[in-house]
This record gives sequence, structure tokens and C-alpha cells, in this order.
Amino acid sequence: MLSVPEQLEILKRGIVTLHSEKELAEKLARGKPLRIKLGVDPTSPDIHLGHAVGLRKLRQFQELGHQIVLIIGDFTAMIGDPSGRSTTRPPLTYEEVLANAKTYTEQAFLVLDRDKTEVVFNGSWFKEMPFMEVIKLNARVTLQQMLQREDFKNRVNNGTEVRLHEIQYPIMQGWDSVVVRSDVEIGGSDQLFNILVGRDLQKEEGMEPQVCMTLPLLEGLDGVKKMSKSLGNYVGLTDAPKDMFGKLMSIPDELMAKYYLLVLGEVLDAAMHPMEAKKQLAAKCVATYHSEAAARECREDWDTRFSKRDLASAELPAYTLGERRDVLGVVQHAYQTVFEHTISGGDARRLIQGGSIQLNGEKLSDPKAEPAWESGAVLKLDKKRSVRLA
RNA sequence: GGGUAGGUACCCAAGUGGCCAACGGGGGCAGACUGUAAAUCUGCUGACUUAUGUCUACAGUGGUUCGAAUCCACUCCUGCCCA
Repeated sequence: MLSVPEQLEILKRGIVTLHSEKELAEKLARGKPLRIKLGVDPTSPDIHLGHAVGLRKLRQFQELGHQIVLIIGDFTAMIGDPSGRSTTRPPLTYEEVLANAKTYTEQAFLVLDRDKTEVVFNGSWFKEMPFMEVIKLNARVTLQQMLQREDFKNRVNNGTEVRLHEIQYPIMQGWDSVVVRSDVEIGGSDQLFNILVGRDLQKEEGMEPQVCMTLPLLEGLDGVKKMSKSLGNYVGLTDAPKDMFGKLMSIPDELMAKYYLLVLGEVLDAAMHPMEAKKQLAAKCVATYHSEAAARECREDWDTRFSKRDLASAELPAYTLGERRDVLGVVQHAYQTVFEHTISGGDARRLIQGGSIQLNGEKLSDPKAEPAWESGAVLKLDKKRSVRLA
């Protein structure tokens, strides 16, 4: 095991808050593996790069010999974490949550070492908790404390509703810490409040309070909002290589340094041309979650398709014509069969009339036209999608 | 429980009997430009194989009317004030 200062040096990298370094140093100094908690609510099937920021930090702990406790919030997912939310989360069914939990854990092991990770479901203690216990837990927290939170305060001020179950969330997350006896809890910077509640509850139970460590939030592809499935601005860990590459190429330049740091753990070379830097970022990310070979392939594909604008020699999915021969019908059919993406006739028509649909580079702007659909021709559907006629 | 203001498309929001598939803004999509970035300009943004066409939609149900997002009744939901 490394010395305390050496461990601290590594662990402090890229974090937002550490409460407190002194406590962490004391815990580390005992020389025993610490229990490091991270809770994730399986509210969607896929883990994305935003989640990976926390997971990567866990991985560092793991490599330093500590014990990871990954809490799958099967129960808390039903409540919905109000952190950073301006509205109540839509409820999920338990079946959905369980299905998500399955893919979540699998994907988490793309980053974590499976053998050194303890996975627990918080439903295993909350489901059986008697109401009396719930009331007792609630007695430990004041309304004023809850209302201190930005999220709730803003909603109250704006006249948007705050449901009482949402107020329970931090208490539940805090209780998780008591149950798993965590020494350190990790979370995004929006988790600060929840993690601190865990400290309070642990203290009340006569335990040594957990150290609170928060990490920066990763903005999504839009460059503004936190990466999340529901906003559709995410890069999934299991996204196909080309999708992953393409999505990363579309992030705003301003975000690149942050992505380098949080996704790759590297420092962006400011002297590099932004486009080159972005290509490297995308390639490295593909290499991490897929393979070096896939990364090279993506990069080459990108260069022919977009940098050289040479769609003709790019590798494109094959499309076989259906019944219809008119542009409108073909476009809808191609979306459906090749990309499993249903678009309405109106959408297709808008794309056609907007000039997005191109056959070998020629705009097809008449929905009713029936051009010669030659085998091998390239049909461009929108910015990201093109097919080759079979 | 009482009073009061409300519920319009992804979000905010205008519309208070026909000219309403519904102003405007945001977001999104597409085109030009370009580095699938940013900025800028333009178009589009309910569905139906575009149709001076049909259907669905202004919380829900029913009603008045030739005609309703708009008027009436009841129901559900939310904010605010009072208890």
C-alpha cells in the first residue's frame, strides 16, 4: 500500500470538495482498506460518461487497495433524486428498475474491477423497514435543513411543487451510509447535501462519519446541462464506436479541457488545434471502452466521411429498397429498416424539402419524385446518417 | 375547510365564439457557411403517400351554438392567501 501522502495525492486529483482532508488522512493512516461508497439509481438502462467520472475515482481507490461498495438504488430510484431537478421525476415501475439495475452493474464493471467490488441493493433494507423506523429517521432532520437546499428553495420560490417523498431522498441516501458503514462517499457535486446527511446520520448512530468527496459534473453534448439520459445529451459506455466518436466530436470546444480531465484523466494540450484535440479525445475514449482498432477505424471513417467529405468511399450501412420508389417513401423506409428509427411522413417531408436528403450529393427536394435508385449510390438522410443502396 | 388565481404543443407563454393546428420566445431539426465546434443568416417544428382535403389536439366529462381553446355545468389537478 502506498503512503498516506501518496494516496492523498492521487485521490485528490480532479475533485471538487473533500470534507475533510484531515479525516481522510486519519482513516488512511490506519493502513486498513477503507469502504468507499457510491450510490447509483438505475433510472435508465445505460451508464454514460457522466457516471463514469465517479466510477473512475472508485477505480483509483480500488487500485490503492480499498474496498468499493456500489449501492444500486433500486429503492431510491422509485423515489427519484431531486438533486438538480426543477420538477419531480416521473416514477418508474419496479420491473423497469430491476432491468436497469442489471445492465447498470454490468456496465459499471467496464470501469471497476469486479472482484474487488461489493454490490448491494438498498431495497434489501428499505423494503422491510417498518414505518416507525421511517418516522424515527425523519425526526433527525429538520424542515429548515431540507429547505436550505438550492433545488427545493428554488422550487418553493418559483411556486413549483415539491412532493414530500422527494424530501425523504437525502435521508434514505444517508441511511445507506449507515447500513454499509462507509468510510468515504463519492458523488457528483450536486450530491454534496445528500452525502452530508449521511455524515449526520452516521454520527447519530455512534459511527465515525464518512468522508465526503464530490466530483465535478460533466456537462452533456449540448455543453450546458448535466449529462443525462433524460435530456438525451449523453455518451453511453456501450454506444457503438462510431456513435461514441461522432457524439464526442459534437461537443463544444469550450468543454474539451473538462472532458479530457474527467473522461480521460489527462490534461488538454492547449497548443493543439481544437479539431485535432477533439479527434484524439474521441479516439481515446473509443479505445478505452472498445478497442484501439475500433478507435483507428472510427478516426479513418471520420476523416473520409466528414473531413474529406467523401461519402462515396466511406463505409456505410447497406439499404435495400422496399415497396415504394418515391423519395418520401424511401426515406421513411430507410430510417425504419436501417436505423430502427420511425419518422413520420411530416418529418420525412420536412427533411426532403429542407435539402437534407441527398442522392450521390444531389439534393432530392421533391417528395414525390422517383429518381433512379442505382445500386451502390449513396443516400444521405441527415447530418449523421447515410446509407448505400444495395 | 374558506377565498382566490390558474391548467394551451418538448418548455415558457399569447389567444376569451368563426380569419386557430393556435402569435411570440426558448429548445430541437434541416439548409448555407464550416472543423458534424462556435458565431451568423434562412426554413421547418400534430398525424395522414401536400390534400383549396381528412383526422386528432388547448386538464376531463357533458351541455349551449350553424360553429367552442374561447360560453355554461360538474369533475380532477396546481399555486397563493386564510384556517
